[in-house]
Amino acid sequence: MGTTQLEQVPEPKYWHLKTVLTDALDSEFSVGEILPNERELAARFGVARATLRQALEQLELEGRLQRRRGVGTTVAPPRVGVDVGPEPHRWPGLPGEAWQTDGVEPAAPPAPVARLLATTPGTPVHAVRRTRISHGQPVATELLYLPAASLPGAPDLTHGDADAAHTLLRLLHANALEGQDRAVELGSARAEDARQLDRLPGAPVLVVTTRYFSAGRTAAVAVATYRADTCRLTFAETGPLPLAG
Amino acid sequence: MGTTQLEQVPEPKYWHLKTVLTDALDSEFSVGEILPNERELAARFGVARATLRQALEQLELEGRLQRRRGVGTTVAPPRVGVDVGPEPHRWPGLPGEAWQTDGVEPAAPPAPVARLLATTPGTPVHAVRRTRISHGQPVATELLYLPAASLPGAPDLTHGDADAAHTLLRLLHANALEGQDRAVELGSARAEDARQLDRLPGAPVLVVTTRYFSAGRTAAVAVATYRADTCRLTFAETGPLPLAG
DNA sequence: TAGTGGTCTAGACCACGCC
DNA sequence: GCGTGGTCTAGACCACTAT
Repeated sequence: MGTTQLEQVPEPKYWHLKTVLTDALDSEFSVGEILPNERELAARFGVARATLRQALEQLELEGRLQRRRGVGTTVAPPRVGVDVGPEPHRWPGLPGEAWQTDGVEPAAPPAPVARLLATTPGTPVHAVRRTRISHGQPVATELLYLPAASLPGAPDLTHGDADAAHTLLRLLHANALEGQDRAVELGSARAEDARQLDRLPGAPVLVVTTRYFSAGRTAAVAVATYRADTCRLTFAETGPLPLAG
Repeated sequence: MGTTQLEQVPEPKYWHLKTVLTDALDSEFSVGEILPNERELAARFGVARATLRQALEQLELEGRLQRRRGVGTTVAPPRVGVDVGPEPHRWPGLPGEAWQTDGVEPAAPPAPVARLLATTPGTPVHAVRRTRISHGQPVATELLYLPAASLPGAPDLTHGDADAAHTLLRLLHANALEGQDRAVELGSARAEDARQLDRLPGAPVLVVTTRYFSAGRTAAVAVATYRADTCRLTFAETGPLPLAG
């Protein structure tokens, strides 16, 4: 960074910082190690704390760092691969799943989900909340929206625990599942999801939307929210494969 | 926002701002419309420009806004769905694909890719660059890493145009494809990808890594970089499906 | 040249985890 | 209480686009 460099097109300081820190992480630090605090690092690199933070934010986004208020910044372990299908077509909530059922509540689906379910926007439906645990840490939360049309004979909308949710899921399983469908996009964690994932609101998440088809219509929609900093979503092979990796 | 509210747990200003802006976007603005500039908006809400920008950043991350230097901030159209499989297993570069082949260059695969390919880290291999266009806009760039072991009789490493790349791909197609594999994770655009995607370096992207298996090993690895702000990755149904949505 | 978003500074105070 | 990261301010200047 001396005076010998002309920097015809000066790259932003935070970008350069990121490069330097990435190299340092690769060579001088090991997983779990605590970095110097932000004020110290900023002083060491001769930049304002805000600039240093801009670099740290990107590194956290890339899963290289983990920052916790009141604690410090640590070197993150490599992202864990989380399998998200395509599984053999199965209803959610069947035994042998990676998901844990937490309960059920009435919830008005977000507009795009209401459109998929062909319900009137703003009208609450049964929403089963589930959590996915991997390596002892929650990696995803999910809201499974179940319109009344898919639950013949179901009780009125109400809050309930895991048992109540299982009762609803059994009604869902009575339908014939004809197929399913997935989409992945980037989002930011809503307050409740953030709390369950041990992150701050607005943290980047991968949103996986699954549609379940039955009787020629969308019988259920699941919106799962995965921690983007720690998760790599894997779509495993369907056919016979050699598993070379 | 008057004095009547106690705010026991005051939520951050930028978070509240984001909510207000989201509602305004839903009700008062239409796609493509230009918002007031940042200084104007900050003044209108009585916050510093940095705080306003924190809210705008999140909205851009969620695909609600589009910001361009020298131009302004506009309301973004809904994300486009981009199909990323699972397709019937096919080598990349066959006719009928959504990808356009740009050329080939020697490139040292990143460490994780080198591990998958079982090549020695730091050693360059053939890297075919491809671009995916959707609705007239580039939505993804890809580097397809081809180790020499998968290209019997290939010429030495060299830069080349689309024709040279096609020649290499034909050699690849001579192998028997046994299966493939995908993973999705969050990343930030490297300088070159950012340029091709018309974004700034560091912009959030969805990184799709595809492994191609042949003869019991990983014959090729593709690292595709999708614009996270404008893309929703869809994993279409493999089996027969009613297509109700 | 004027106006936009992008970068950067040097502070201040707050919320949280730990001792 | 102390140290950490998180939020916020009020400026300044730069890079880019359109006119």
